[in-house]
Amino acid sequence: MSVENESPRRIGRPRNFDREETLLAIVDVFWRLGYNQTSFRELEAATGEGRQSLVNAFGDKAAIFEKAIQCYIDHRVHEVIELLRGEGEPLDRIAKVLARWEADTKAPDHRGCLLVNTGGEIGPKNAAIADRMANSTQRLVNEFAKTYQQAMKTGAIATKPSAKSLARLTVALGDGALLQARVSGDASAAKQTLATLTELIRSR
Amino acid sequence: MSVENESPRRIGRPRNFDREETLLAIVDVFWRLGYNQTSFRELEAATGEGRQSLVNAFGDKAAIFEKAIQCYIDHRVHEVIELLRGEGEPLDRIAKVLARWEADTKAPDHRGCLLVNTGGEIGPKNAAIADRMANSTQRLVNEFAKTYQQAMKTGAIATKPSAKSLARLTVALGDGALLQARVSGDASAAKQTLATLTELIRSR
DNA sequence: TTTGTTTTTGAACACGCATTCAAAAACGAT
DNA sequence: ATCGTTTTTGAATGCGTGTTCAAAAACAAA
Repeated sequence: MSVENESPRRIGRPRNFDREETLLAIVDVFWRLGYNQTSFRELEAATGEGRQSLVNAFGDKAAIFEKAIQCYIDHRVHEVIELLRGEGEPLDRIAKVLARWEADTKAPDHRGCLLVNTGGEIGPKNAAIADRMANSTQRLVNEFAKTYQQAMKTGAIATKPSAKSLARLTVALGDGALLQARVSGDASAAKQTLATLTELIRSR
Repeated sequence: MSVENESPRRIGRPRNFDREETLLAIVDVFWRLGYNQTSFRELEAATGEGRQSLVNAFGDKAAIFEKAIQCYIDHRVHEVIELLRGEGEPLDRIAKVLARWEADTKAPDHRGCLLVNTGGEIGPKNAAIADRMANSTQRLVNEFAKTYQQAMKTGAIATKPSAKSLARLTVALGDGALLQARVSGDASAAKQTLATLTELIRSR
């Protein structure tokens, strides 16, 4: 593997903003407003950079959105996976994820989940986006399935609904809860919904 | 109550299209494309009417969308409620609803559920829309809760997760399944997800 | 027929948008 | 200092959009 980080001294005028930091600000805008309602005006305001700089750094609007989605996945989805692979009892790790989702439902600006929102808005229209989203849910389902499998081995839960089935159920339920939180903002309902899942799974 | 349907002979040039039928076509467009991606061009194409006629009959774009949402609710949500209030064992009636949702996930054009899609796209931006959606889910939850209550009385299911909790879980899961069906189009996954719910509830 | 009212038709309008261009600015290399 | 390259700045452009206008058409009433 060649040395890429040796000295990133590039030719020409240097960029006067941090790429990752700016991308996070962009993610935030799309998260709150959605794809269609987000214009370059808001991206400029949120990042503090001119539109040409954004285009130069990330591409046109569709490309910017793609990179924002990828950035979101790299942060949020990875976080969840790390929680599931962390320490403690399997069911406790799952509870941590549910607690995190529940925290997201309490966001003051009703942002919900960027992937959920995008799924409703874009749907299958943009194949590149749809693939990334399907891939993300797939990875989440697989990771949940592993964790449920571990819980079954310890005897914490029954083996009757298969681990994969429980995993799919969990992810779908998280999507639904985050969606409802976006539209209604009733965090308590979402909290109880997620709590019901653990109750339903644990008491068997 | 005064007679309103006596003779609807109104003055002026009569409309040459059926209001309800046209509205259903409009619903279909918003369902597939979403609010922002739907332009008057597509509405004209789908209805076969000029835009001025549509505006004259339903109002501007926002008003048209509101009426479309209401029309969707009047048809779809009412259908579900009627299924829950129908004949047969409580759990069988719920199974009928899940089967209907499952059928929606098999739609060839990945339309999913209009309310779910709209929730992701509009979110809390449009208060009128958000209220109608929150109201719909509320009504669905209440109706499911009643049905679960009946199932508890017959001893078909345990009483530990409360009827309302199960109802919330069911609706949220339906939302999640329909959302995933829209983006991925993997109907079998949605089918198994919904099947897992019944399995989880029934076997206790 | 004439009048009054409503719908239809077709176009025009104004606005926001993403995209694009051209010149200036900031850096390393020569 | 000059050149080559890249970013920044600011504006212009073209297109699609929702809205609106004005005349014609279709009907009931007088």
